[in-house]
Amino acid sequence: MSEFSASSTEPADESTSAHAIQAKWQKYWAENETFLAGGDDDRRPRKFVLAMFPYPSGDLHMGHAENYLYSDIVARFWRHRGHNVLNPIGWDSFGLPAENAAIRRGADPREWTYQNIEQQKTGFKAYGVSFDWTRELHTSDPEYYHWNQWLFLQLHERGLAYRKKSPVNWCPNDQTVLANEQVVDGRCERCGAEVVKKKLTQWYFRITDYADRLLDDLNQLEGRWPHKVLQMQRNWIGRSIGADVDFRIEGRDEPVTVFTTRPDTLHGATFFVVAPDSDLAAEIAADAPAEVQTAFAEYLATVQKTTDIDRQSTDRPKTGVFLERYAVNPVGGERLPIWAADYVLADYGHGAVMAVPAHDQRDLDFARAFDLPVKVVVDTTAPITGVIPVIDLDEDGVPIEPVETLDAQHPASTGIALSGEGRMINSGDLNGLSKRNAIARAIEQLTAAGTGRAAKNYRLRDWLISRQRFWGTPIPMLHHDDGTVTPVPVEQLPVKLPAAAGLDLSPKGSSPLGAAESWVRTVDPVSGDPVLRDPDTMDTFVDSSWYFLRFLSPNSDQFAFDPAEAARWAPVDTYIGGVEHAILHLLYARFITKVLFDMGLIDFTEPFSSLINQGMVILNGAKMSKSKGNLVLFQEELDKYGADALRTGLAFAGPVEDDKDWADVSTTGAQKFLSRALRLSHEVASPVDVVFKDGDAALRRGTHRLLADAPALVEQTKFNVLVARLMELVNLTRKTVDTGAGAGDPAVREAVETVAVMLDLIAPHTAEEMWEALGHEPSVGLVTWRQADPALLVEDTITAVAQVNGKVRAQLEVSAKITADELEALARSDERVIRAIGDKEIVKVIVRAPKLVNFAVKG
RNA sequence: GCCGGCGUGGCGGAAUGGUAGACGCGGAGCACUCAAAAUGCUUUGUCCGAAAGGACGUGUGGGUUCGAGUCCCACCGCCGGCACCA
Repeated sequence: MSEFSASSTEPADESTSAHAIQAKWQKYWAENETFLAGGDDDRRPRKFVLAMFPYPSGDLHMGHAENYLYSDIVARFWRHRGHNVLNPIGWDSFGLPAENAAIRRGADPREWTYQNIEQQKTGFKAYGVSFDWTRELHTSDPEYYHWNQWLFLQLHERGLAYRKKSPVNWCPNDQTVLANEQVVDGRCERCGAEVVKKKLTQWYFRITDYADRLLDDLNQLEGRWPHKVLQMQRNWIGRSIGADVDFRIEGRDEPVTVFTTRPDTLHGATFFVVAPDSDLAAEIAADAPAEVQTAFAEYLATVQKTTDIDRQSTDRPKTGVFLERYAVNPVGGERLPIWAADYVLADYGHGAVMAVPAHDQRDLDFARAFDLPVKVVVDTTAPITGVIPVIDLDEDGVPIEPVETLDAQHPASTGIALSGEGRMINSGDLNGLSKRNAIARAIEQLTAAGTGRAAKNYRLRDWLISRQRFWGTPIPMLHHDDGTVTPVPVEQLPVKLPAAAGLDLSPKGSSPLGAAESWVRTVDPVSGDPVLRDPDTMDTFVDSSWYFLRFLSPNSDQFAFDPAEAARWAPVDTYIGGVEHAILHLLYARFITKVLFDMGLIDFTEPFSSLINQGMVILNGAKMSKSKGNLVLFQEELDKYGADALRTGLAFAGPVEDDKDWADVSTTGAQKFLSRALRLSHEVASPVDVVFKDGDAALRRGTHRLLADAPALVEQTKFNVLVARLMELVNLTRKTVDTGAGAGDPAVREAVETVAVMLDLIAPHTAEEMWEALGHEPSVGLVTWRQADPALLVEDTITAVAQVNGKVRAQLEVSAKITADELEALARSDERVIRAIGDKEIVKVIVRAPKLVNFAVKG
């Protein structure tokens, strides 16, 4: 025992009392179920506030601390505003990490998952989040994934779930296929391995059927979702407007259709390209001379070995093989040599393009690499607006092109394709038209000739949902000997996962479920024939595409969700989560919502009315990661500072959507502020029922200003400013107590009560403690916010500014009711104003009584 | 390459076209204390000046306006998304 410590106060004092306070109130909330959503008889307006549910990967981290703080602030806010608030929590508990952890330890993924859930649950409770715990759900429970299977069957029935053999993204590390959205820069979104292409038969959801609605409905969300997310979804869907054009292929009965956004340049097509890995290429090559077939086979083999990463590098030289076959241009009838080249993608458009090298950079690069002709059909030097310029005509009435200008910049020599605006040349009766008009005219002509039509294409691909892994929802389909595939009858759902015990879960390219003999072999309940279950499980993004609805009837075994409850609560009013889901989860949830709408189960078409994207919590400018060893541990910080200081520090650190560097988060500053506020609540010396009316006027004004401003601050998610404003009021109250009206003044009670009720959003334990110290019954979380008194918002005197040429020269204390003339006169007589004007001439005087006068002077 | 966003003190950040830098961190000083911690108070954009006061100041350059961090144009820099999508 050191003699130094005997007389010293432990520095941990602040946080130990904070820990006592938080334990006290967490117990109270749990025992009283303070934050349950009201039932059917609750007449208050409803708010559905939701944070993206967590994956139970271990303990909570600082990202969770931020995410669930924000949703808690919003939920608490609406309770204070007299709303019936639903703020539920669940776990996105299927997925690869559980399986990988299980493989490493030879354990059951179920155990790992549910242990982590318990740990996270404890963390959330210690953090003081006002969840309605009675609606907790886990997507890995059969009671939940039952309805994933139901959803799958519904989509199947509507033709929206189908199987096809197609090249897919394959992660060689996780040994499973991936959806397009899960491939980031050619790598597996989860493990970072280079993705390869494989041709497999897989289940898809037909999200492309909804492409137009998914794109167009984004306009409804303008201003309610972050602009960035809307833009990302628009790009992802990537609608292109143009035309389909039919090309006859010599020696083939059926014409081949290509998609183009530039039907105006049809006359400039000089060759034709097919994707080497398309069926069309194989077919065309099959009828080519033997040496061409060999060359093509070699080329195809090379292409298939190329990863997406290499394939996507734009400066990669163009490669291809001439197939010695010809397509015929539907306008003009020119013969176009057919090439196979990997710059054309098999799964976009029709897997074939007409090449117009003069006006498309990729085609030009290819033409220059293989010495193919380049024909300019748009004069991009011609003006595109105003009157059509005089064009010299030859004796046949065909415009003579200004040869010199074109030569100087001919794409074949410059290597730069002319993709800009201009006027058509060398294009028959399109000549002289602008690009835009020529596109319209070309489509008309193609339609009339029956060789083309207006068309749209999307970057978006169908959603591949099969996964060759164990820990997910079994796909409820049965495979018959004759190759037919039939659904499991809906009344036999759920198809439960077998026990993991005895199964080899290690990745091997096919689902571990296939080896669960007694599970995979079953009998078709319709025909009685022996059948095999589909061994794949669903992408976990299926689970999360509708979970927000399950919170409305979390225990029902009658339906996925009760449509009546959905009508009451949904859609989600405020949804909060990281921007990493800008496409994946949010696009899928929007898609499934539209399907459910089409099924008549819900009456809305967008699941999340408003969306908040929080930034990341980083450390010293770098993303935190286990491998870098720069983790800030949630539990450690919580132990050190307490939940309220953590919450306040985070909320105050900066705008919601910005990244927060933990190095800049001042938890000690937060602690200091919270104890100042708490101390005030103990100092208040007036009785609980004191009338505020006669309290200190300046403090009352400060209180009511905050009452007036706070709701907008919360609704605009300016939580950092709300904390700053609370600090201001605490400071003002401190001053009033110490050097002003004193602790017994009614205004002090009014101010401290206001702080307590508003602070509940940020630091709920401290707020409850204050509320109790002030002589009130808990819970402060259910107290309605006081209205600002407009009479208290107007001041008797205010500081007006006098400017000369926009520069402030004097501050004037004036009556709030001062007239424009009085204010101007006062300003004119001010010595500093007179000096600033000097002998210059006043040209104009702007008066905005009572706040501002500006003299515009000259000379 | 295409699309989007952002540039404000030493730092995190405030600011319906109307006093730029609220609030906090950090710094400096003071009070209380034997001393420290804690707490409270004062001060803190840069430059000139002893002060009064003045000049400059929101990435750069222009513009609109009585007045611009805020609106418009161009440029520079950083960040994010997409990318051989015809």
